[in-house]
Amino acid sequence: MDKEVELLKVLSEPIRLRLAVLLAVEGEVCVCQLSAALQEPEYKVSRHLGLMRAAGLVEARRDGTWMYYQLAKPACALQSHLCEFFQHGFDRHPMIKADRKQLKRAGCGK
Amino acid sequence: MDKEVELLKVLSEPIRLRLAVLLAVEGEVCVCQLSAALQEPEYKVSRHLGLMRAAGLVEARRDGTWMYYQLAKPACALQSHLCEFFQHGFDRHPMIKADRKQLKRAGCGK
DNA sequence: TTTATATCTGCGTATATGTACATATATACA
DNA sequence: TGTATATATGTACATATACGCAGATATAAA
Repeated sequence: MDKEVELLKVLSEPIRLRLAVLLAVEGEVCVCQLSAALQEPEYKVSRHLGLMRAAGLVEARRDGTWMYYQLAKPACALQSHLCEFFQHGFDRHPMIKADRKQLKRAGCGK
Repeated sequence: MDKEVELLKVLSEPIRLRLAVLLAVEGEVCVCQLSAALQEPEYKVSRHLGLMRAAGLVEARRDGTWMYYQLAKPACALQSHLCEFFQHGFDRHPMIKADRKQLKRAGCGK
C-alpha cells in the first residue's frame, strides 16, 4: 500500500499534478519549458520535480545545461492507470489547455 | 484542478485509501465493520470517513445507531476512473485481502 | 579563467495534517 | 428516565509540507 499512497500523495498537489499531466501528454520536457508552461518560478518547479523523481513518478536526463523530465515506467498498476488517464483525461481542462498553450510558446532558447 | 487535487489528497493516506478500496469492493459498510476490518480504533476511522465525506468521496446513511458509508457518485472523470480501478485493481493486494477477511469476520452485532 | 545560463538545494517560517484522549451526541432499550 | 451502544468531535501536540530567498552546482561559451 505504501507505494500507492506515496504516488497519490505526490500527485495531490496542484503544481505536481499539472506537471504530471503535461509530461503524460507532451512526453519529454525540460525544466525551463515546464516553468514557462505553468508560469511558476523555476526553483519551485525544480523542487516539485525532485519530489516526483524521488517517488519514481518521473525520471530525468541531462543534456548540457538542460534537464529533461519524462514520466517513468510505472511501478504499479495504479501508476500505469493514472498515467494513461492523464494522457486524455484532462484534454478539455482549462488549466491544462492553458499550460499546454504556454508550453508551445516557450522556445526555451534551444 | 482543485477538485482533482482534493480527491487525490484524500486518497493519499493509508487508512483512507484502504477505506475507499473496501467501500468500492464491498458496497455499503458501517463504521464498526470498517473499524474491525482495518483493525484501527473507531474514532480514527470516523475521523477519516468524515474527511472523505467532506471531499465528496463517500456518502453516509444513518440506520438507527449505525452509520453506513458507501462511495458517492463520482463528481469528475478522475474520481470515476479511480473508483472503478479500486473495484478490481487491489484484488491480490495483501493488505486489502486481509482487510476484507477481517471484514467478513466482523458481525457488527446486527 | 571568467561569465552566463540552467538547475538544484539549505534554511527559516507559516501552515497543514494525523494522532490520542476525553467528551459529546444520537439512538435503542429497559 | 436511565443505561448501553455506536459514532462524532474539541483540544493539544508532534510531525510534515510548501514557500520564498539566497546561495550552490553544473555546463557551455568567451
